[in-house]
Amino acid sequence: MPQTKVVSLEKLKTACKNCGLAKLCLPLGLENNDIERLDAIVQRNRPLHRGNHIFQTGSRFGSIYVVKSGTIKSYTQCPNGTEQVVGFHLPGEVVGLDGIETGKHICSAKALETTAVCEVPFSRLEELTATVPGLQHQMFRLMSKEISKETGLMVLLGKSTAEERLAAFLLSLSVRFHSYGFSSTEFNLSMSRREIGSYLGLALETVSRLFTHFQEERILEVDRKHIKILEVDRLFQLLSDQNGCLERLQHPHNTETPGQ
Amino acid sequence: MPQTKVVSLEKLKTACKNCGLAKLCLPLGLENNDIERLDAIVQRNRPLHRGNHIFQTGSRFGSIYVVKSGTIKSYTQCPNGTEQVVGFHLPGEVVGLDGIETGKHICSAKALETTAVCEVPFSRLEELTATVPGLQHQMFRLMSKEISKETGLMVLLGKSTAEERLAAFLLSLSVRFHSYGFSSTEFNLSMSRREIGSYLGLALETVSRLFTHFQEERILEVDRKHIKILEVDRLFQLLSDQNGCLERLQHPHNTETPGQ
DNA sequence: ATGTAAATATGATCCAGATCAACAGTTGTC
DNA sequence: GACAACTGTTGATCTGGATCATATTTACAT
Repeated sequence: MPQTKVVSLEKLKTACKNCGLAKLCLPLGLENNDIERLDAIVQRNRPLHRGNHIFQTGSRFGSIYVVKSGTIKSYTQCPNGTEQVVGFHLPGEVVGLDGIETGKHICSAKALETTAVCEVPFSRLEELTATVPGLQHQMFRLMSKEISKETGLMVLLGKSTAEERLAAFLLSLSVRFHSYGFSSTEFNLSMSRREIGSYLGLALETVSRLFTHFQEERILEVDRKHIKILEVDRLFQLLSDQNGCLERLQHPHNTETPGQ
Repeated sequence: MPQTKVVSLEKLKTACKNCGLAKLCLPLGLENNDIERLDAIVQRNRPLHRGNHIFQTGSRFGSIYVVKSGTIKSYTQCPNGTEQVVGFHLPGEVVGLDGIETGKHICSAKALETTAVCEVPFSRLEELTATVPGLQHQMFRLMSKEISKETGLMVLLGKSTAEERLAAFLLSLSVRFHSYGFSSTEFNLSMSRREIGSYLGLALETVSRLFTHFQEERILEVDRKHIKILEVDRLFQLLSDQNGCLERLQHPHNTETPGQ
């Protein structure tokens, strides 16, 4: 029976209403009917391989993308060759909202590992949001969340020490993996030390040393890309000492609110 | 004719279609008809005095606000008393988008000087955007711009030197004042050195020294809060040396694109 | 397998900018 | 108009993290 093959093929094409990410992607229950209309415009392309781009700086904006599995890195390339990472996007998270304003992307986005994304053509989405008020509200919330997230990162980059930055980063990953249904204490990093450093405004050597340091302190167990958080509390403590405000800012999406 | 008097009184209550900021606030021509519907829900309250809050961290989100004149500072308060500035909002710019997601504001916003804002109740705005597709698109653009702006700031905070940060800050102000119809080369700062420092992730002493330094270099003339830019090119140069990508990121709103 | 490039770890040194300190100019207040 | 409370300038010192340098491990291509 070709059953297996069919199932594995179908996995990629799960309708929104059966998608494990629906609660992240569509946090507030839309009518079944509406979900189906959204479903109809979503394009499910074949998975991206490590290094494949979804879009590049300056390219025409046409769609937004929801990560289904894997990791997307968004970054800008400076003329001198160095790159600046501006975001890591995990399953359930959206990429490409930056392009709406000007119609061109202001950064590039590429897969850090084998990654599946749903592509949502924006003009079709707009037609839909215009007629489905619940969906429009969802979009506003989504974009607001993105703004809040970046505000939190600004605070982190503005005043925190290297130690606080890495602690915040690890906690953020932990929370996000957890909400995707994975372990919050044990996971693999899909990004390099250099990429983490770029994102956090640190040198890769500093990131490497901090991992060693956290390991010596028995806060983490680190084996290259594999991370095991031994003491979440100590990580939180590192933040709250100076930056109580960060907890709130870093994970505003954590507190599910019974919608507006 | 009592023209003069009427005009000055009316200034505060100018209908959107006569507002000098319309091109910033409503960048793409809406139908006259639609503008009037928007106009009908806008609340024009009395001006705020220096120090007055529009909203505070944790307060219920109900409206977004457009600055008509003056300056709004948004910031977070850390438990240890220090504050972190997360944005300065000049005329034509919007404040409060952070609250949409959770229904509560994640930062506080206060006037740095006498400031007039238009209050737009969000639920009424949503009703309107649902029926006026052009306005919905405008809102998406607006929020996308906010995301892009913050991405640019992240890049700035992530890897730039103190000199580059202040140069970028001054250029950003210059561009924004210009688009509001003021001089792009001579203006008064409404924020203190400490607030600039907080925003840029620098100590206030560093900001002060940099102003002195730029003055010695004949790039600026500085007299306390009064700034005169003598050589814009040198400021741009400071950025483009290392961070060509910043120019693009810092002023994505600068390049007016012909619709959609 | 084997060579080559990329990613990590770790030590040694250096420096941009923070912090500490003292002072001067400004603003507000009673 | 005098006192207090900010705000800004400038100097001296200190330090967290960048940078430079090297070795080791891993990943990939042939």
